[in-house]
Amino acid sequence: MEKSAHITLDDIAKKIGVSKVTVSKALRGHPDISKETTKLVRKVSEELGYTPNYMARNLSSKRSNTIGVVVPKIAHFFFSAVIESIYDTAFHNNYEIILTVSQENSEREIKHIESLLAMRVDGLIVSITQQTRDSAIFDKVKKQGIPLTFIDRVLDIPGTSSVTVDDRGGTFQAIEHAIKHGYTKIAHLAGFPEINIGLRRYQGFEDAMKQYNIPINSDWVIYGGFGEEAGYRGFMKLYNSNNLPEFIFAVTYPVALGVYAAVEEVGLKIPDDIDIMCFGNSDVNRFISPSLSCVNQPTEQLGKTAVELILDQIKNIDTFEPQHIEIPTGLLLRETCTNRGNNPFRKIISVEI
Amino acid sequence: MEKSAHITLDDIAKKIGVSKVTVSKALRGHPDISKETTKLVRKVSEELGYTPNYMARNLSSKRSNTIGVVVPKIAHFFFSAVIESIYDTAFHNNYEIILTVSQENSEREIKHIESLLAMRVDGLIVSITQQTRDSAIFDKVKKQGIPLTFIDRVLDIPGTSSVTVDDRGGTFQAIEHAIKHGYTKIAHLAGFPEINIGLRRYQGFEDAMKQYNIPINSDWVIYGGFGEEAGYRGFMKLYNSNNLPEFIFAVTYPVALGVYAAVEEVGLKIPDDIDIMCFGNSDVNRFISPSLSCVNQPTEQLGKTAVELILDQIKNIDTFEPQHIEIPTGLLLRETCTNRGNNPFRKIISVEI
DNA sequence: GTGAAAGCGCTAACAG
DNA sequence: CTGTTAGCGCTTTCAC
Repeated sequence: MEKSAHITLDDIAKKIGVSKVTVSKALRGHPDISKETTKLVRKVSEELGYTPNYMARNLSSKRSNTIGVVVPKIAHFFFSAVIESIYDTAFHNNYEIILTVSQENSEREIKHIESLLAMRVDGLIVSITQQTRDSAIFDKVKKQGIPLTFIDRVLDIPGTSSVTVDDRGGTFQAIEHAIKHGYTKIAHLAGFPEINIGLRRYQGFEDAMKQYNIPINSDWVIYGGFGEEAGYRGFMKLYNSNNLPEFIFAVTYPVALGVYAAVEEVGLKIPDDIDIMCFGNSDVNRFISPSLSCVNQPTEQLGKTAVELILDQIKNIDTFEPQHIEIPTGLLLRETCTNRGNNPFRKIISVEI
Repeated sequence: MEKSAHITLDDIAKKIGVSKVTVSKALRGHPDISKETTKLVRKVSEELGYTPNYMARNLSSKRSNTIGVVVPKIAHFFFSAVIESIYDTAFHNNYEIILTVSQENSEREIKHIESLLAMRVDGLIVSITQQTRDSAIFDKVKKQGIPLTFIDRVLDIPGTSSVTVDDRGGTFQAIEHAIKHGYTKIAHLAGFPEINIGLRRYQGFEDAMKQYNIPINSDWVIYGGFGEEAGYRGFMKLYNSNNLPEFIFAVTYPVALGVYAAVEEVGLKIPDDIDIMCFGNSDVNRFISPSLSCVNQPTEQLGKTAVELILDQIKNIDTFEPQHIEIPTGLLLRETCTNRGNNPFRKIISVEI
């Protein structure tokens, strides 16, 4: 008797005196098997502490009931919220998720996708790294016939689906709001134009400025990244030029936080001396002072849609047509870029530990 | 020719004219096989776009090279940071992680663990939900001989390991710091005493008060939860009692944020009217105003240690002795509970999008 | 209703 | 160095 001898179908079968096929069918509720037998099988397998072996099951059935997910980061409000939604949706559909994290490293991304393929996931959801340029690995995925849906960070590969946020429209809304708030001297800390979100958010900015006939001051469009540092340096550049705009639109919330730090450092005040909004919400936005108005990304919908899309494709592998879904955004107005001293939006919402 | 016919060892073997065993060995770099054959095999399998089938591999080798992880939440600074560290460490050790999220729901937790067992993970790392009381599922894990390590949220089960933060010592440090800062009227918003972190942090508070001979005012020890709401209500209770303490120690950072909101609402100022620290860092802490001093949890070390522990046990399954490792904490001093107006700790640190 | 046979793709032992 | 033989535990025909 081995220490950790796993119970198998055969063990149960022998104990009852039927064949393992019967047990297998009974456990899966196959209509072939009589109610009584099924009941007995269930009871005995419970007693024996039977745990099915998915490896074996998947090997013979050629399906894994599993979706592979690749994201660049996890310790970030946007991604962790999306991932939570992915897990939730998968759970309700009786699918397993295998999550991998590329750490913004494209080599790692490739390795993870390779692993996921080797695990024979039924479908793949991926949000690419900032450095991903080569699409060879995704061609491999396609060649193996594994459904692929991109989420937020997208590569344009025929035959794949995508779920994105309406970056352009969302940014347009924000800039429009600022303009209607009375601002015309508007700066944009814009990330990098090579990254799709950077480009699209810039386009939204441009759209709005054009529509309202406000000339874009090229000194006020500053590239440099998506992190706090970029925000800090971006603001300092504006400050040192002695030609400060009235309003800054930050491409991400970390960029906005960098601006907050810089503004405080030089002794100015938000929103009196310089006002600001950004793309993307986080729990920080609500609690910094003044609380930060932003374009809200519907993270829950993003994750849910991606999973539903991939499940649809898995289940209708032959007829499925790739889709590109763009989720609309909304504005989340708080203390910046509003006239509210005491902001009604700044409510207490429960956050678990 | 099927659409997505996966390439198998046999396909490669036939193409070259060797047996599939040779191919299998060559691919795994087995010393049996000659350099030339290995090279050839590698080349051909590359050409054919071979992807190994882990299901089959694991089934026959009885190992999965996979660690299962169960956490209660993911969209939370502490957990997402720990998870990132778990992934990182596993990656460097050539192990896969299968992450599941229980959403603080113990039924879901059980289902996930069952799935992970069925996937035949080589080991399990779990952080239990707030409602987990029943240990039956963990007994099952033990019975199947799967190494189990708890992380942060622990159940006391013989034969399992744990990695925790020194909640008690960390809290002691914080309270001691407050006392040395001159405070004697000290309150504690303490979560729930039934949850291990709640209890241990309270004990640390008690330790410090006793050591410095400061009587504990029972009106100033307030239970109610670990979220923002609890902080909000807790402060309001203190405020309405007309006997405000000088300092509050919050059991988590969301609790502290709730206090911030409440303090602002009643028109008081932190740290002048009431000072505060909390257990646990987050990116919020640094950016709220005033920035929030806290007990720092070494998330990276936590994750790393847990993985190393479980790998140790996997590799030395017969000789391994369960360990209980407590990671020491440190104080992260910022603007609250210090004399710094302009806080040197409040630096710009890069945060990716 | 039930079961025998075959095989999923791979690896482990052993033989040559 | 290479290959043969035997499964891993399960599901899928297809016959009874």
